[in-house]
Amino acid sequence: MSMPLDTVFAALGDPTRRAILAMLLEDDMAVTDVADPFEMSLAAISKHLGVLTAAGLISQEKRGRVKWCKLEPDAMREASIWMQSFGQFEAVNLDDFERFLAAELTDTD
Amino acid sequence: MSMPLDTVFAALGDPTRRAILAMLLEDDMAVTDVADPFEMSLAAISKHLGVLTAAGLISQEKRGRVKWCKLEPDAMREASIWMQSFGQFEAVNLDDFERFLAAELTDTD
DNA sequence: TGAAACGTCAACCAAATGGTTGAATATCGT
DNA sequence: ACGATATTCAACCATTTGGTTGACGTTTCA
Repeated sequence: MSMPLDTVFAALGDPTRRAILAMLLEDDMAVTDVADPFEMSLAAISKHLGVLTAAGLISQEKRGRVKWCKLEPDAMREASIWMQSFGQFEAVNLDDFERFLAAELTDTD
Repeated sequence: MSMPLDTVFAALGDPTRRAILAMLLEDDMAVTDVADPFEMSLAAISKHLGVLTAAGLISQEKRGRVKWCKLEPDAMREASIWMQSFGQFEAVNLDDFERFLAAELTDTD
């Protein structure tokens, strides 16, 4: 019986998966479109989406032959509360977010 | 070159390591004392502490033959900001924290 | 009807992870 | 000097992870 925090944090530990979540913040997307910007097979992205789904961080709904991926931000709630308890971090600052996100997406690692 | 978010989230993905962080929230501790409540070898705990140190979540200072472990809550700052950006989670609620913590520590998983 | 698009499955692989044990290294107290 | 304490190191092992490729089942549409 794995705890929610385990799967959520583990899912967030991978940069590809964090990038996917950031993409879904903009809009719901089909699996193929999620995979497009990555230099990685569709099957690999499909697995990453499975991990995100298992963690509850996204949901997937099949309509026709297209499977739509939707962000489920509530899944981060417990994890966020857990982290916040270790120090009083400032409230959401969208500028900070944009900066971190840009750094993540442009880094060549 | 691994990004900070990678190592921080990956480190938080393990329940033993989260329990260690919760213990260090109370007070600084020696490695042996950290290991005491776990049914696991000292060497295993030493490795976990290495992972937490690499992520910057704790620091270790050797004084005499004792190595003291100290929580470094600032390391969660970027990760916390990243997460908060996905939804506006309520401010810290210490009761919530105590509840989650208790659940984590008593769960037999 | 049949080809193209969408996505998963299965088998495989290399590397990382989480644990063990036993030996080694410091340091402390007597 | 010596035995006990504190911690790490090294070798090993099983499992998980993140990726690949090729075959497969659906759904669309011309």
